Amino acid sequence: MEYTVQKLGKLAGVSTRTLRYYDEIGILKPARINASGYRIYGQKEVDRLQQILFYKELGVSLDRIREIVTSPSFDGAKALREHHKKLLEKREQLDLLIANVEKTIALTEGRISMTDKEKFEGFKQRLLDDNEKKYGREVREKYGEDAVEKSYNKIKNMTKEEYDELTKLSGEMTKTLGEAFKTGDPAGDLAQRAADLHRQWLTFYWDSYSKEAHAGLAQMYVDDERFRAYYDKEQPGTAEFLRDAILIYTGMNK
Amino acid sequence: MEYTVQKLGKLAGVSTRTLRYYDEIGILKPARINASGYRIYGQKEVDRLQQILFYKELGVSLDRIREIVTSPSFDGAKALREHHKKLLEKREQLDLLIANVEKTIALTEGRISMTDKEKFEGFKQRLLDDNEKKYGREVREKYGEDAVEKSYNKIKNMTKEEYDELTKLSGEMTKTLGEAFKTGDPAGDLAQRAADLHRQWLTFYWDSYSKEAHAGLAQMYVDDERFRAYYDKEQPGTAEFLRDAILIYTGMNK
DNA sequence: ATACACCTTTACGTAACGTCAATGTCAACA
DNA sequence: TGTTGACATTGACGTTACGTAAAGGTGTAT
Repeated sequence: MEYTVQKLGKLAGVSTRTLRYYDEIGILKPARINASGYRIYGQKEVDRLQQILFYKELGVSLDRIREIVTSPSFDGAKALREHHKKLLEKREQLDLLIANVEKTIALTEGRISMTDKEKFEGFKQRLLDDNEKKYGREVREKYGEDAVEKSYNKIKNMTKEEYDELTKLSGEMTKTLGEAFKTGDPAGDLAQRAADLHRQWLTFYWDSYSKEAHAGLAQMYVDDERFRAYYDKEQPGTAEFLRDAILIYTGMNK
Repeated sequence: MEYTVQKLGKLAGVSTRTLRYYDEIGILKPARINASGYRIYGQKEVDRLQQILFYKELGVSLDRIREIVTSPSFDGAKALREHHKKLLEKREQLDLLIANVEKTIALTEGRISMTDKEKFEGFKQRLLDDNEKKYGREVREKYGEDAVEKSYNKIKNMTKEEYDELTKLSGEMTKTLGEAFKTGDPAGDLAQRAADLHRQWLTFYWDSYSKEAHAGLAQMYVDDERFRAYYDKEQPGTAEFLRDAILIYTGMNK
């Protein structure tokens, strides 16, 4: 089957301008140009347009789409399976948003109360997405899919009060750690207090606490530049100091 | 609770630029400006931003959003119920798209075959939306929610072959009707043939056919300017002529 | 006193098309 | 056969919803 711009446009539900634009930027070139200069599209182009629209639906930029579909290693079948997964994720987010609207309706009816933070549940996907872009993949690969998933969900579902407490805890921990670092003694009172605050903070993210995991995380803070950079920002050496304090706190220091 | 641009931005997951822009175009003005010119947002603004983001999620332009939320008759609670409905619709469309991806995967595995038309199932929402914008609401109000819903679904699920046949049928009908009109006789052979083609065309959209409904639709063609304009486009009076032919065809003309 | 993270306005940049304008092509009808 | 009307073409400028500097004021902690 062969299509002109208009025919293909109607088939796929896009404008002729869009098809010309896609030609212009090189993501969908017609199979051939006929004698009068008309764009003629064939089977391969139909399938490619379908792929392009899938990516668009997922919010991928045309620039990225070009990189993807023009790549010689592009595997259409594999891409489809990824689309499928992403769409399921999108549906989950939509469900969250729907739940939020229902909650807000209940709010206006005075049945429940809702914090400001809760009011924006479900819109945050983009923020999480960005995080995901930066670190998500690596962290997932390194520390396991499940843990990341769970901690994201936990953050998403926190109330404002919980969130405030978490922020406060985090602040206290950082402050105590900074002071403890100056004493130079990871076994001292201040350092052990910091380690305890760290444990409290951790339990916000983790379902179950274990000394082993806590100590493992502490070691990670030293091994992973990102985390180390964060803790060493004010005073270099803080990451190692925290690790030592936690190893003592958990009794894993032998 | 009071918020500066950054605080509110973090809360809602939008940039500070976005908040300034919303101020600039007048869809979300701060509650007050403090002594140093800082934007300070309060409770009302938080709720309004939530509404704005709901509308944005549904793809409404900021221009429309302004019209909506600044309208003195704006009813937040009612808007929320509409959001809820729209989001459910969006989920349905997403499900359609997911089904399509699954189908396409099966296609690449050679398990089934798929027409070009089917390949774009689920992307068409926008087209349907546009139609909806133009006529949807009025038609729904006049001729019942269910019928419209069903005919949309039928179109969405048609195969290419069915669609082609439908288009062909529609063309034949128009042509025959045009010729019949020139004879001036709604009881004549040509006119009755046009009425029969019209019935065939109708059964593509309707689950069950009845003479009464057919005759009723014919009358509607005359009463509703939109339909009349369509049929009268080439030759004024065609809508009435078609109605008469159908009344005779169905035997409802006495 | 200086750093630093906030805030401000002004202004130009960008993505993905929409929307003319000016012109060429092709099948159908008078 | 000429004309009409629906198609196609290439510019080229407009639009939406911000992103991204630039240049500068504010607040508070060290």
